[in-house]
Amino acid sequence: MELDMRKMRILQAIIDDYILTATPVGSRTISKLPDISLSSATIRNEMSDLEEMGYLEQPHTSAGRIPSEKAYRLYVNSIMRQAHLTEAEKRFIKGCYSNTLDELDQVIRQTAWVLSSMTKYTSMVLKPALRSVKVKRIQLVPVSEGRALAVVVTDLGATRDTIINVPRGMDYSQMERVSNILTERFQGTALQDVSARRIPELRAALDSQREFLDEALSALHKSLDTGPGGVQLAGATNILNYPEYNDVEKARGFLAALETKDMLYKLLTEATDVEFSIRIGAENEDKDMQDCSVVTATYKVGPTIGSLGIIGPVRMDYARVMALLRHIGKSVGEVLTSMFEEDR
Amino acid sequence: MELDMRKMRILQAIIDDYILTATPVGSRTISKLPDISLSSATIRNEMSDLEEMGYLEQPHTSAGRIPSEKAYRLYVNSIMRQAHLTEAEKRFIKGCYSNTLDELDQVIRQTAWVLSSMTKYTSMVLKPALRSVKVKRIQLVPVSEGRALAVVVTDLGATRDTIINVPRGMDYSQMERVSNILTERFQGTALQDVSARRIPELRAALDSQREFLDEALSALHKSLDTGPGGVQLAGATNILNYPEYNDVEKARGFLAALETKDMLYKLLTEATDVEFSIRIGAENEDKDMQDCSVVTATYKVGPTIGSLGIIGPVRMDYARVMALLRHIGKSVGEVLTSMFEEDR
DNA sequence: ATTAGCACTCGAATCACAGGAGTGCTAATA
DNA sequence: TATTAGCACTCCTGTGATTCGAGTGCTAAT
Repeated sequence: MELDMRKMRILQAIIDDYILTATPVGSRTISKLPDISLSSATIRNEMSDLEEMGYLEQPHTSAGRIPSEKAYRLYVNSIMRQAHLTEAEKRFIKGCYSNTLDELDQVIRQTAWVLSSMTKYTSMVLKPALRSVKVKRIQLVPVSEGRALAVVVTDLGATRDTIINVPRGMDYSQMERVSNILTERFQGTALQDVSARRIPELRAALDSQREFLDEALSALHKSLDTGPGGVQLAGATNILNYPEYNDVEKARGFLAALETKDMLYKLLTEATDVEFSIRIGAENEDKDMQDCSVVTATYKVGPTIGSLGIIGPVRMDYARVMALLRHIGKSVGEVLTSMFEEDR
Repeated sequence: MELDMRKMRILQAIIDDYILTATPVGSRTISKLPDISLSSATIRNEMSDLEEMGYLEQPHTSAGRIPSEKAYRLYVNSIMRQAHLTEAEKRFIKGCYSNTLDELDQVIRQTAWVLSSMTKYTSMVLKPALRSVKVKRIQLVPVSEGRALAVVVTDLGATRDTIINVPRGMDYSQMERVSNILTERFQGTALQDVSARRIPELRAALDSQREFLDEALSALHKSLDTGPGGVQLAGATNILNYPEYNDVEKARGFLAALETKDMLYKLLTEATDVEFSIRIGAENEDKDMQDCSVVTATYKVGPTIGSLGIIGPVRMDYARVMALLRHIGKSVGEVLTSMFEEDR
């Protein structure tokens, strides 16, 4: 049996209807569609074939059919056509970024909010990675005896600062000297390439403070990865709007999984090499996500990338979600890029 | 009719049972208790009185009684006796702080986790306010043309740093000079007392940079309040464990209210003058919280205070919750205090 | 003042039953 | 040969009706 054009169209019609209604679709519903002029009996035969081929499932004998995950996969890969946002929607998105948003965190939060309110799904946004950002200045500030705050200023503004241990007895002027040496040495270097070991002359210059320096730089590297803390979540409770999660037990599992952001971080960082990543139902590794679909996309801030995505029921309007991710991703990228450019 | 000793004991028994079972309690259940030797008929009469007095309610004619909010209020004010934690529980709490927790945020997060996992309710912890902390050092770090990062180092480690606008053309050495003047001037001053206006000599010294300084200090003040961002939440989905929230609609309302932390912040900061604040059901101002009880407490880090609390069903084990808040509050206070003392 | 006894109430669970949406199969049709 | 009308069949859903039992309130006895 082969998946001819007609079967495709019928399958698409079923998926479209099911996405809208969340109830099993019957043959009559399809036969009544204006662009399909076949009797319900014919549709029934085709549906029967599609079920045999694994694209449809029957909750019980006398119910309609619902698309299988295999069907959604086919839909996403082959059937679906690129959706476009209305002008009003584009304006709305633009409007969301017009206010005074002057901090990275604010922009990320706003993005997550826009995404979840436009999709009505749960959204997540990951801050851009800072690895390839160039160092502008490194400054040590004494905090207390034996401790200092290392502030690294980059092209994109300040990175997270880190408290490090310094040799006891190191005073302010010494720190000043170290700060200057470090700045001079690393100015213009990408954060990921900052390493004391590679630079013998630096080791010599700082000699006595060598170990401390190693510690400082490793702390710095650790703080490079935004980590799960860099994930901004929004609309977690949107999932409760969908009949799939009317069951409190299921909802709990899902929401509990969101509470620790490790999994979201993994989802967002796993696929940064492609524009879109779509994981449908059981394709998700995480058990609590196996009746969801996760769609993620990347956005660019200059040379660095961040990612954003949504989590919703498998029965999801993939085309629209992708259009939104594309557009919002572009927007947030532009906003952040210009925000940082203006700094220079 | 008066609330005599016997009525009190019966009411307490009803509340205790209802807290445990969440089902209306009947007269027989009470009469069977070992320390109450009365027939069910007698209990029925007393229950009828208690209902008339407003302490009990009947879901329907032939069901048992459930305590009214007025009853819980009475319970909390007069009947309840202080509970104590077991040694094992105390050890558990201690154990939770034994690991290497070297950052304020980590400690706060851990505290929220402990609190929610021991109570099985939703917990929230607010970072200590920084108002009365003493300044140790103020440092401006250039970020880009016209912008600088103001880092304030205090007794308790670094405060949040803020990006401020500086006069164009201000170079590194000038900033250095300003930093030194500010540090010298404000060292040992409480953050809340830092203000350029009050110090004429400073204005003179900095003269040309005066406006910029005002801006810097006002930004600083704004960052003093931890704000809603200083609230750490944990166990939000615990509420789904309770039959009161088996209804998805109700659960959604509750969880959505938690998503923006403004309300939590208000709850935690409203009552910092007393050791405990207990708001039962309708006593809460916020609509979404009116079938919950909120219990908050304060903890001390040296002279500054923070607060922590839990949100759960009205049917809550108040005595245990208060014991836990007291103990965990003491623990987190000690941990943070010693953490910062060690810094000196 | 307490309690045994009893009629009464009302929700929860169970069951039977009708209604209806939808299927699958067969035979007729173009 | 592909399509379709017709029809029996399946099985879910909603609705009453019925039963069951926990619990109450009242009265009369202790």
